[in-house]
Amino acid sequence: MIVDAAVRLIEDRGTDGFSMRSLATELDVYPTALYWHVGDRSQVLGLVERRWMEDLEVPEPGDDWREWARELARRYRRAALRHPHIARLVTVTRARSMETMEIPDAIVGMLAGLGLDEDGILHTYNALMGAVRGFVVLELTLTVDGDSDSNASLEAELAALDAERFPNLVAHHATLANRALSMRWSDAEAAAMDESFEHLLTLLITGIEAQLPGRSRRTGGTTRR
Amino acid sequence: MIVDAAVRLIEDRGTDGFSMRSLATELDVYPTALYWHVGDRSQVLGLVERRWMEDLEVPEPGDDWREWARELARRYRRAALRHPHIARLVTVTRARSMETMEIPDAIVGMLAGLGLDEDGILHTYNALMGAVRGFVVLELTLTVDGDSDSNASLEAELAALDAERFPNLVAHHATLANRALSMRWSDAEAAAMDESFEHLLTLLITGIEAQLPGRSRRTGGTTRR
DNA sequence: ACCTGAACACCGTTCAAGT
DNA sequence: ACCTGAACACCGTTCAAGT
Repeated sequence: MIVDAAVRLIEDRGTDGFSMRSLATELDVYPTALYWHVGDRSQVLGLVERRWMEDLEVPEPGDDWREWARELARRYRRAALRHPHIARLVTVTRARSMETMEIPDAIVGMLAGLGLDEDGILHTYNALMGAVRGFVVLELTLTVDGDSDSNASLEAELAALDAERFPNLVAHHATLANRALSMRWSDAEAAAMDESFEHLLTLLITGIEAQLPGRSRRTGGTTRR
Repeated sequence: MIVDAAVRLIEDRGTDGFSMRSLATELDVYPTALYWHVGDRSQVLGLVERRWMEDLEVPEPGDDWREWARELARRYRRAALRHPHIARLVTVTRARSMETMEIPDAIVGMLAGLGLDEDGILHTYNALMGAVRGFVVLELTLTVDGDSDSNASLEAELAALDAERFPNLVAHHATLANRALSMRWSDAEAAAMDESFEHLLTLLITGIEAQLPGRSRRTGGTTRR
């Protein structure tokens, strides 16, 4: 129940609202009592991470790896959007997470099943994980830093951009405003990021397909540079 | 020179070593004096971000957009690896960055030049930014959280993974150990991430090529779901 | 075994006061 | 104009002491 309280605290009061002291207050106990039960702050976050990851079930393997990978990525993103503060705190403050290795294992299995060699498995795994988790964590910066007055000024600054220095941003202002990364100030257009995420998945999957063995044109891919 | 001191502090003593108070101490001044000169903490980080971004020059537009995009992404990553603590602090704690819009502008211009429609520009921009910046920020978690004893235990845990629960991670242990995201404990194999990053760029560029107008097979791309 | 209570070494920020 | 100095409301963590 201590981890329940931590989860509640982070979601309700945000990253800054969570501390060992506020958690203790929530539980009507002295801060130091927490150290006896769960150890220090990073261990509490470890428990929160596990709790959060329980939301996420690996999809049943189907006949199409593309649809399986898309569905896994969507589930990951949905779990993150359900608990944005937790997702962000856990993704950026902890590299460790040995308990939640089911997903990496499933992805590696899928990539090996495609017939990739060892280097292909490694680099495709890293590219997928980095791109998908990275996209989501950047997407969440808005939800999390929702500081309303600085957001309002961002809208104004974007509208007032110098057409000489930033010709392309000005030309496509209507397309980008409130929808492009680092140009958003409210989640009114949140649906746009759904589509951008789907687009990222399309790019990655198309790219992987082109690398699969048994293709006519063998592109150099990972060995280039 | 106040921003120089901040940059030095973050790089030398890490994210936790930087504070308004430690910065003041470094400058032999009372913490409150900083508030007169540069405002609060987030404004200091804004100055640090600008300083960091000055490292990064947009490459000259060439005849090949693929090579241009690759080179820009490489320069971004190199700048981040040069100042890992700064890159991380700035990327994850600030959505705002209206001063450093040259790069977004250049990317949007490039995408428009490819003949993409407005939706294509938006979603490809988001996919590229999210994937590239996200990959790099996840890659940096190791450099930054370099807590050596927890890293050592990660190596042991990975070696001791249960072959029943994680058959694929065990089968490909030699490939993944210390080289795959969230399975690294030292930067001894840092070169592996170079290759993974190049691979990600290959996947993204291949994917974009397949979406370009004037292709035989028009894939539904962004509208699928 | 489990919690209190005091203590240490920190934070960011505001604001009156000095020069 | 520029800085000091005190103050407020916080942190994470350790450790002796209580029951």
